[in-house]
Amino acid sequence: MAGRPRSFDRGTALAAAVEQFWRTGYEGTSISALVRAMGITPPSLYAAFGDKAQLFGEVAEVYAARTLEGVDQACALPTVREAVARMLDDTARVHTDPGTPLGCLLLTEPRLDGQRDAVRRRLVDRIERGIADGDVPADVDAGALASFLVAVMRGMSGAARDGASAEEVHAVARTALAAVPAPPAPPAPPAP
Amino acid sequence: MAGRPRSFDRGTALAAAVEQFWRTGYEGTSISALVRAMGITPPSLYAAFGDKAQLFGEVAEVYAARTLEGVDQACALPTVREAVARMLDDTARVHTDPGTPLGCLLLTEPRLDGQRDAVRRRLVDRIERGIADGDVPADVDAGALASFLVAVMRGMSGAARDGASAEEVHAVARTALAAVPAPPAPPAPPAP
DNA sequence: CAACATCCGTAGTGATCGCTACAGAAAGAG
DNA sequence: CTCTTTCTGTAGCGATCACTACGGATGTTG
Repeated sequence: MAGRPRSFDRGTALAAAVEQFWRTGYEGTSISALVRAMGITPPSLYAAFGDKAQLFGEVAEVYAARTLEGVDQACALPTVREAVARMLDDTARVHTDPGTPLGCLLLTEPRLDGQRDAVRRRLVDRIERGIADGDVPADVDAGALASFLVAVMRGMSGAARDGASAEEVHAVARTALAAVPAPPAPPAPPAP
Repeated sequence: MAGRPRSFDRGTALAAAVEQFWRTGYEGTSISALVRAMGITPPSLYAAFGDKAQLFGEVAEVYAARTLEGVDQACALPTVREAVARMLDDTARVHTDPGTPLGCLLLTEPRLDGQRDAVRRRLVDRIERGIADGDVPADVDAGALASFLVAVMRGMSGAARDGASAEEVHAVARTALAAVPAPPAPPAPPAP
């Protein structure tokens, strides 16, 4: 029933494919570049992963899981402002990490608009919770703020790919935070 | 000394090339797609424009001139806040104009980072003038604010290409405006 | 008019694209 | 061991890539 086992580690090869697609995007990545990066031959790639589109689907799944985990960790912080600050800071750091390709696959790849919307939905939910919690003014448009944050992060990805330094990208993050409304005054604190 | 004149209008063909590159980017645009859009044959294209890269250079020149004209018009407004508001509003409108390709060629094409820096420099200059004029607080980091604005506009381009409505993209623009610091209090106005 | 310069379309260059037919190698099942 | 099953690499499929050689068409110039 069983035949010859595959001679490479599927997970390792997939990780190499993630890196390659991350660096050069879907259209910019050729099968020959993939097999070189993955250390396998074309028939092995097609046997193990289907075709280029299916392989990219698995790559996107891995990448999105990693990204959404970071988003969720940030969203777990007690206030929207803290969550957004953490998320923007993470974004700036990851996008300029010299150990990985610059920028973000999820934010830049045209065909991953569904994954981008998943991020946006999480942000909308978190902001609405912030409104309910009282740490965000009730007149804030959660959808607009979430779209804005996705736009800024996408812009940070582009800046990183243009060669902006980590400090420049962090400066964008800090500036964007000013667009997150300050919490409405809670019970007046004692004067200093 | 003169031979057969060319049978097509160079400017019209260039405009068609602008639209094609705008829609599908440099790498995503093939010569066959270009000649189809321009209504000419490959030898005519190569005779009139050199090669693909040179044609794209002319396309970028045309596109950047148009874009920078809009930027300069916005920058001519009396305050940084008005200039930024105008620029973001223009951006939202142009990026979602159903009469042209979605998004922005200048902001999305990887090889146009030089043109993006030209936009950024104009923004830095305008913000520094705003600081000198007193309509922007002196502690504002002009470079960071300019990078932020470029990032937001790039994000708006991506959102438009993802299919966001004109209203959604405009909402991003309005939200981003909140990151532009309010002018420092001028001579105290009479109480209402 | 003839001579010349330039452009036109056809047709095809070698290279690379995504993908696969094929035959041999390497494992478990009997 | 043999048989079966699956993976392996080589080698090559048709399509498309950017680009061009070539010969005929179409102008201006003398």
